[in-house]
Amino acid sequence: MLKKQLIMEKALELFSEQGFEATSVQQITERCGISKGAFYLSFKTKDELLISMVEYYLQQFVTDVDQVVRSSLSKDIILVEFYKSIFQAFKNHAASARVFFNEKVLLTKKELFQKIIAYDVEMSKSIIYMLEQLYQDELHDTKYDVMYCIKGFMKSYSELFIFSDIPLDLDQLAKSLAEKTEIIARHTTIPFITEELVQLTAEPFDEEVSQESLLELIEQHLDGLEDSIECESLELLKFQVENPTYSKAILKGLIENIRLQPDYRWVAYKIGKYFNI
Amino acid sequence: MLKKQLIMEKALELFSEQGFEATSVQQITERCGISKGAFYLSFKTKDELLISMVEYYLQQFVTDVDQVVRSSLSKDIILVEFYKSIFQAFKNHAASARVFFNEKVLLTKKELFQKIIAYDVEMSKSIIYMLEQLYQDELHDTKYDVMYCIKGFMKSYSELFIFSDIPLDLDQLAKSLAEKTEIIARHTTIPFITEELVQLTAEPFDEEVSQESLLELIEQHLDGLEDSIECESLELLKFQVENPTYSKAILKGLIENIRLQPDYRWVAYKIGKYFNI
DNA sequence: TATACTAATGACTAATCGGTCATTTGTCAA
DNA sequence: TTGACAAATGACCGATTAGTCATTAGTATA
Repeated sequence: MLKKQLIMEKALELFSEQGFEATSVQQITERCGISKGAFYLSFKTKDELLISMVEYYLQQFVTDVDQVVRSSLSKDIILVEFYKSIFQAFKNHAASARVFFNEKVLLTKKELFQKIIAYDVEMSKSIIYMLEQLYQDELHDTKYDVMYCIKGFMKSYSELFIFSDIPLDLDQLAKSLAEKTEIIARHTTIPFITEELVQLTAEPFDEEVSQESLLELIEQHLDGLEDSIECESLELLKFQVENPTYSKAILKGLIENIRLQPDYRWVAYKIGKYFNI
Repeated sequence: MLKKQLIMEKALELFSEQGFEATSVQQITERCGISKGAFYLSFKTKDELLISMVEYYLQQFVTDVDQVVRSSLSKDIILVEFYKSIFQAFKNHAASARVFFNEKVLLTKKELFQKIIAYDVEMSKSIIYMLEQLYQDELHDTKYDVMYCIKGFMKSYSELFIFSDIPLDLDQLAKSLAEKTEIIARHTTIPFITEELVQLTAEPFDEEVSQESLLELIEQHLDGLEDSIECESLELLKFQVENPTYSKAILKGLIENIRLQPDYRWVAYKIGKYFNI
């Protein structure tokens, strides 16, 4: 699978420079130093490459966010850490951010549009979870508005990273946005985004993690795993998905084992969702 | 010039559906019911069409925003009216919003990238002007942060119009965002966006209105104008640009005459900027 | 060394692209 | 009706594209 990685990385560079449609398969293979035929051994079509890239890079982003949100950080620093990790990701992966947050083609291909919205829904859910932890019942009807504001802050301030490379103080930025979020959360009285509205926009894309699809995902990841703690953990989890017997503590432990492997954070994230952990 | 309009409209539909690169000139001419040759009578290249469209649609948006901001509405409703007009525009021109706020290709062509950033800078200036009117000296170091927040609200909430067609209560939305803006403006204590930072990101694109370029712009618009009050006003203004003698009141009046003509709002906007009105 | 297998190549194809231009059509005044 | 001019056409061109496949290179086993 190293070849796939190489192609995705070089393609990301080119898409970020020229856009998807304007980049030819030829250019990608040239930058990779491989032949055109070799490309089609890894991906059936150019579109399949794009889909794989969307999955790979957005999964990274979503798990990044979720990890901070679910961490056991104290309430007074969690917002700061949330923003810090978001903008750290924007800084480190400016290229993928440029492609996946601005490339319109993604939205014209139905299959991709659905995927991207689905990842956005996942991220929204993480943010809502964070707000619920932070403010308990203090926010009731303004919860979703605060979530929209947070996403707005992200969109607006991320331009600083995407369109220029001015050195910025991430700590200061995170503190500043955490304060703004706090202010909005504490003082907003006129809500606009209702739960119904969120469901209306998210519903078609908010897919439950089905047992079947999860088993398939696990199967895929088992293939690439050699005998190890991670492999054993994943196999145990597979049986647990089919027939749950272990306690939540054990399940969570097994999931954490998986999460240590960088390429397995997504399957860990999905299993966690399945068991409501 | 009717042909140009037709092509731009149909092209906008197609770009909004498929993206720029994925749309062929053939498709555009088919939808217009004209031949391929006829297309090239109106536009020298496909790129020139795109540039014209960017100018046309973004000029509309910028003048919309500026008109509200410079209106003599009372302070307590100006924010609400500002948001209302913004989202009214998003609602009415969802197609162009889809293209010009999401199409990445625009950003890969240097000439267009500069143009788009330049329009963004114009809009930022309008927002800053509004904030200065509203809060005078109460905001000093947080002015630019509030501006970034407003742009973030716009980006985040505009998705409701761009990606779905759920009927929404614009008044309620505008009130809700006006309150959020007010809250941010009143309570923010930790700024991040400094004046230097704004200048760093905007400077290369923040072009002064030069006498020369303004005269050229006026000349272009005079061509398409028949004998009328508007025509006379524009000619008088042309002489005033070369040799100012009238008072500000007269100049403003003449500019307002021009602004009544829909296609002349941009030249009115530019002349206003030139005379600092 | 011989065999069997996979991985990798790049010349090739059919299709489509943006753009051109010789030709036709339409519209005037004379 | 004629002739002069502009508007509009679409067949055509060279260039480029995504994708294919017969062939070769590399490697492991026997």
